[in-house]
Amino acid sequence: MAKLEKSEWNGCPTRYAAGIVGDKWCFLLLRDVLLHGKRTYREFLGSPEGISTNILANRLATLETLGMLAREPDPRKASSVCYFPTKKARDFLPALISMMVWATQYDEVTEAPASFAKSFGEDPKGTIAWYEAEIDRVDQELRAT
Amino acid sequence: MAKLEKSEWNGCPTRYAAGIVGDKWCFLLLRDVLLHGKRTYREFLGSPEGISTNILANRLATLETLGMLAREPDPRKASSVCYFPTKKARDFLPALISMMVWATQYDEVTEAPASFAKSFGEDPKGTIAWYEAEIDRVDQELRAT
DNA sequence: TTACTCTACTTGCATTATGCAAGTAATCCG
DNA sequence: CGGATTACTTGCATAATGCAAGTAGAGTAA
Repeated sequence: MAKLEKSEWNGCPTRYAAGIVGDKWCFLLLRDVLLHGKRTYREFLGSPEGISTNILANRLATLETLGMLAREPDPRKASSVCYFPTKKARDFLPALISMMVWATQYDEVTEAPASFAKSFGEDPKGTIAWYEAEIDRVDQELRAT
Repeated sequence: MAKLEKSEWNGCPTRYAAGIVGDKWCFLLLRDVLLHGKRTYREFLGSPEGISTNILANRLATLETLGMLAREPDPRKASSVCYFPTKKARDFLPALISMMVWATQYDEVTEAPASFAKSFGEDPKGTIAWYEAEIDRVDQELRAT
């Protein structure tokens, strides 16, 4: 990914966003962690897009540096690691969902049901709250072990 | 940019979005055309991020192929070309603005005023309508020449 | 009409990032 | 104790990028 030179990449908010989301793999990892409940290296590796191991390690480190992911030992197994979404990542949910809504409109073979865009349009806060609750559920279940 | 293999990249809406927005330069070009009123090759080239000429040509062609930009001769000068945002691009505005809101929250040295996020939070549709009107103004002024 | 400029590109090449396969170190499980 | 699992790292071929230079066509001033 493009390196994030502070002097070059800060200032313009869109440029700031582009520095993070403007990378296919970071974007898809945020999807996995925010929408699909994935938390471990192995789960991320299993996504259908087929990220390779070196790129995955690189992007996880990047997202941790950016304060989007918190790397912690897996409570279930000391040899495993969990990557939890931070508040900064959670706060990205509305943008991510907005992009999903847009994509469902233009990707002819989308897997998402049409009702999804509708429910977000009618009650955006409620939709976001639902996803947040899912994230809480996954994280609390993991941490409570 | 990553090639967009139909068989691989369709189905999941987030993956679809990642195929377009998950490229720094496509993302920034969408910003320029949707938010900064830029329409010509030279204007895009002038953005502070410093895109190089070959990449710019490549991404403009990509975005045209994707149906995000419409390439037309410049009414003011036959030797010049305009790239207009399509409906598909305009419909991306809510997602783009959501990302700006998120970025203004986390980029400490953001240029955007705090009031921006507030006004979008209070009246998202109105904020989007304002940007749409700006796009209309730029395009109609250009085409009316 | 000629020469110069401006615009939108293309081309070549060195550098960087990516994808793939293989390897490794630290657990974990029976 | 020994094989499996997990989270990586390393090496290498290939692809994408950045930079500088070149080109074709229309516009402009002398």
